[in-house]
Amino acid sequence: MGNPYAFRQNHNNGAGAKQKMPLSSPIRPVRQCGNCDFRSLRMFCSLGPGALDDFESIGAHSTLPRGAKLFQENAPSQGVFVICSGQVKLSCTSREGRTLILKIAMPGDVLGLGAVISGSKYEVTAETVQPTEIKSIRRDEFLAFLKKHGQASLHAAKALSEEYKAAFFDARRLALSGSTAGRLAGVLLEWARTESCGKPEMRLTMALTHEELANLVGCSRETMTRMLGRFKREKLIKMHGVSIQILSPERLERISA
Amino acid sequence: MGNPYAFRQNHNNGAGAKQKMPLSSPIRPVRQCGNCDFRSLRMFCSLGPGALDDFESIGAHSTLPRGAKLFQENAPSQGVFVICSGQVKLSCTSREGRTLILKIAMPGDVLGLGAVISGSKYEVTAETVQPTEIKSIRRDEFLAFLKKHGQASLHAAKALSEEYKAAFFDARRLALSGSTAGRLAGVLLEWARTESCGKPEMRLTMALTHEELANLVGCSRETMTRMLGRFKREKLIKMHGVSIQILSPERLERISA
DNA sequence: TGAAGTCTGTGACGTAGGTCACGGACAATC
DNA sequence: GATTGTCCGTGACCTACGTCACAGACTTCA
Repeated sequence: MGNPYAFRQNHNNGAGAKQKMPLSSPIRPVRQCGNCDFRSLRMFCSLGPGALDDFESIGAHSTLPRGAKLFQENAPSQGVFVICSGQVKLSCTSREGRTLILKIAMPGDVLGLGAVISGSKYEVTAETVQPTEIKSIRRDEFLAFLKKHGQASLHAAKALSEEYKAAFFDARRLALSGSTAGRLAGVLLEWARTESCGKPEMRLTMALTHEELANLVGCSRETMTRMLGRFKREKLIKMHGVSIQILSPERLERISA
Repeated sequence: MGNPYAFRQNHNNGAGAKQKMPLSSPIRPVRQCGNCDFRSLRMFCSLGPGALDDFESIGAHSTLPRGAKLFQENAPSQGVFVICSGQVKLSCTSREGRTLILKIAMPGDVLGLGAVISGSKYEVTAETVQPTEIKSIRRDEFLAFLKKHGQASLHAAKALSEEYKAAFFDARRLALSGSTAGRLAGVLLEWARTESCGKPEMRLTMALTHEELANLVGCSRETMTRMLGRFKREKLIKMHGVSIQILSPERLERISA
């Protein structure tokens, strides 16, 4: 089969498209961490009042257009970024130009934590796939904040352990699920679960091209379109524009091995 | 090629061998964290004197024979384990019985950190591959220790971020290096580097069977023996018993993609 | 209105590596 | 010394999936 995981090099129909997209940046009220929807769910949003006030006071909110890069693989760590709304693609690239997308980060996720805490380089590239609001906090500010609020250190450790777990499950899926179909099924299910948290209707929206999906799952672009076609034919999923509805979680589960 | 990453199911010549090995448990003086060789290198070993004394006082040292399980995948987290000497294999298994070995943990490594901090289940199984000395610390003891010593929390976060990085690089290698040969080369190099830290002679000892190596790299047992044969024939490596000497790091590097 | 660029879809073809099936080398146990 | 279990080595065969090569649908921009 040639190379498994020999991801298609980004040639003519590769990335770079995003840069030319119409950069609509809807102006929305700047969010405060105190009234954020994700407060109860996520790490730093659920600090005590004192710490939260301090957390408010550091860093800066900004709204980024689609295709903006928060930071790049191998760049020295400048700071951490909290996603307030939107989606951010985390990817890394091999010397040969093969790309692996590790995850699509969602609101509440904290990016760059590992690199900042251990004072090393970013391991991944973070690029918005939608217009995205973020709070960015400089490294020194952030470390000072951690030092001041012992409780926050534990929060950081927890967030980090989540990040770790995600990477672990990626490795696991990549290695253990026997086929591409299995991995795709796994990714779809995981995604739908986090997106429609609890609700019975399994639906997910992803502004990803087949190529990006392929890099996420670990196959070539062509196999991805064939696989999606097959899933549609077999009534496992249904697609409406950018949103995918999962028709039979059970059968997908069985495939995902 | 059938299934890439469809790891051989553990059939007749699978695991389980270890259990019957002669369990020589050499009696050595119990180590104190204060005079441990790895003090300067690793996380918890490099605490300040006050915290270190406290760290001494919690947990228990013990010597385990080869093949002992420290904890198992999906078991609720009981505590963390610090490896004082020996090697511990971290693996996980799919429903179908395919096995992925994530890493061989070395002295100074802390196991179970993520599960304990986030209060979740262990994600992996930890099993000694050599007679191994460990310090085991109960969850409540450990969390109390962290609470008491703010500095230690940061240490924990750092250790966790190392763990995260390792998982990340695994996923990366699994996904990005085009061929099995590439992945094997990568694993060998990484291992040799950490083992012979700094020294020019690249040599590593691994008490792993071809099957275990295969599970570490992500291929079948047969491909692993063929690949090692090829590497030997091409004078990339040389094997003396359980120790492998790397003859040409440069060429391996080039292969590792 | 057209030209250029990106994304999806599909057929044809080649191959790395999985799987099966042995056979031989050791070690441990009886 | 026969038996059993584990590990390594190798040949034969097969298939999932990468790669190449096009073609049609949409968007964007001159």
